[in-house]
Amino acid sequence: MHAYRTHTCADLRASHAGDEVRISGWVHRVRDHGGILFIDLRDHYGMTQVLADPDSPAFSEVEKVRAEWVIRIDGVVKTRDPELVNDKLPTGEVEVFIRDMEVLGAAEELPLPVFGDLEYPEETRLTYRFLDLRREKLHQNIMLRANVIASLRNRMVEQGFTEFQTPILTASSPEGARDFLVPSRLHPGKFYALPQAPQQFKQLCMIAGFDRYFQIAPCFRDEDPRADRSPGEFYQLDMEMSFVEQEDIFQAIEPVMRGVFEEFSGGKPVTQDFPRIPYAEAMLKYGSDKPDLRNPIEMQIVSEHFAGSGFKIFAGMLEKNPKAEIRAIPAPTGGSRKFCDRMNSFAQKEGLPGMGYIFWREEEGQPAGAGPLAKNIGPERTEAIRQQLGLNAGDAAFFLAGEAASFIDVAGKARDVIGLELSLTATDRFEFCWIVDFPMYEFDEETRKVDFSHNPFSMPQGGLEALEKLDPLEILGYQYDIVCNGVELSSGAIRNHKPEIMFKAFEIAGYDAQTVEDSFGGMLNAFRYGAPPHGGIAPGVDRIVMLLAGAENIREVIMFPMNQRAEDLMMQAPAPATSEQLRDLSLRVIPQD
RNA sequence: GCGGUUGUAGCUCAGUUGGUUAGAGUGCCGGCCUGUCACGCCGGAGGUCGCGGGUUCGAGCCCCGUCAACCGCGCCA
Repeated sequence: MHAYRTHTCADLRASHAGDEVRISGWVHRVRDHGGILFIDLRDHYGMTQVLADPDSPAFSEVEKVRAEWVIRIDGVVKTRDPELVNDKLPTGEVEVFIRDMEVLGAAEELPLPVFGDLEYPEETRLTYRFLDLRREKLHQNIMLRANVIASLRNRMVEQGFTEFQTPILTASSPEGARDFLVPSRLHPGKFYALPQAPQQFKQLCMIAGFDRYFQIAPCFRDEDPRADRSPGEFYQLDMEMSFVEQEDIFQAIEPVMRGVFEEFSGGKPVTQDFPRIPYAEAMLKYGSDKPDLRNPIEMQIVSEHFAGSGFKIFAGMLEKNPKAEIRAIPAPTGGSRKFCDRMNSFAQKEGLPGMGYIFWREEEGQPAGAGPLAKNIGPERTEAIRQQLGLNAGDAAFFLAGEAASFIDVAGKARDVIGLELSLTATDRFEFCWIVDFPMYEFDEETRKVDFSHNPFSMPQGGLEALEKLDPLEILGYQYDIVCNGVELSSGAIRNHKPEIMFKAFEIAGYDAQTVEDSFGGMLNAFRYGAPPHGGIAPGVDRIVMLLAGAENIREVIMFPMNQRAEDLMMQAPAPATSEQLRDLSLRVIPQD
């Protein structure tokens, strides 16, 4: 007989009745009735009720066990009487009568109970991560993650992609985040950088002729964390392909994303054809470049109805500034003063002067606008707005005025809040879209300079000609994001593989040729020896799993995460280096304070 | 770096306007219990109310400072 088990804790069924079995696992729960004692024995696979009474030679031993001890038991499988069957357990038709027991690993009083589904403080959970991982929810999340990754791999391989490893110890890459540095022992004073993404390597992989690359790639960025952004490290499904246009990338990755979500969504519907939404349209309709399409609200420009109207604040703004506009957020079913006032104070809390509103109520069988704004502009204009927005009695609309840049963030947030508060946003589905046609450049208000808005290695739409002729802020790139339920899952681009276009693109952002040569010489050099047109994308694995697990926090889908201060409380990282280590590395620590 | 929230028993939390010996559930220890599956019943131990200072006759509660955790901003595809 096997030393520890003939079956797992999920295996036994009525058909095993009478069998002599051996199973091992953790003591999940003890129910001691004095003369009879039940234990729920748990392992990775499931749970089985085992029991002992004074007829068992092991009874006095079994009485001593406590929660989370690891034990091995030998016993006989018995079917339960019909009224004793536990239909919550797959093994609920049977139980095992204990004949012999061995304690494989005793446990002290637990700092974190495994049983039950209460919430516990992060600090405790992270310090005792191995206990937390035994708990059902987290255990399932980690298995989900593993299964999602396996599925992503299979789907990529099926499409003819090959997984290649790229270096972990490398040079600083151009992503723009702070690098993690690793001191070189052999080269005192020099440092490796951990890759922020394998960006340059995957492009070199294309230039080397491998055609279709992918990798479940670890990426490292030394930036402060957020709930959906773990400190330091994360994983991407990094992919790149040669001889492709933007549409070819979409055709390759869209079925992978759709397939994985359909496989693991638990029956929730998934977008079949991801709509392609130009960046400018997304900003106009949704106030965001990562719109939550589960929310049906679409904003509209309603400037004409306010121009020259009796609402002097808006009318004056439009007169003085040609770039100013009035943007409406329709709010179907939001037509109460209470709701409108709440949203107005939301906008104020977000730093705007406020958010004007009109709400419509039934008067003599007709929808009639109400609220101070409606009074100021009069019934005709109010009615024209209602018709443009397609609203009715019981609905409301909110208005933001000024240059779009000044209110767009709050408008986007307001759209989210309105959708949630009015239950307009469907919560039981996965709504995907592509955001396309990102601008290559943006104007940085702080430095008063034109800079890349996204990845500097993207191919500008229109190529060299566009760079030479157009206003830089008008130039679009072959850049795209995948967005799901308002979460930016990935971004990618058709790459700029021509040195002369690259130099020009960087020149516009204020980088001279020498700087470009110094920073990206390795890749630039490769472009000079026959580079194929290529492009790719890199969906974030952690965020995919978060969405599928319904997790609000990225630590719920990472096996051994760090805390908000980038510490590993279980392994005690980071930690000081010994003086020997420092000497080897030619480093000296400067004491703080 | 900045802002918000939180910090009371091993764990989850309550604690009124500042007022006697700080409570509950759970876990732990002891006792009883042969059909439970969140077993039940009885008893017990367990507290630097995050830490330091202040106001007050009196502080878990009010004030100041500080530490820690989380969330957000800055930052970051």
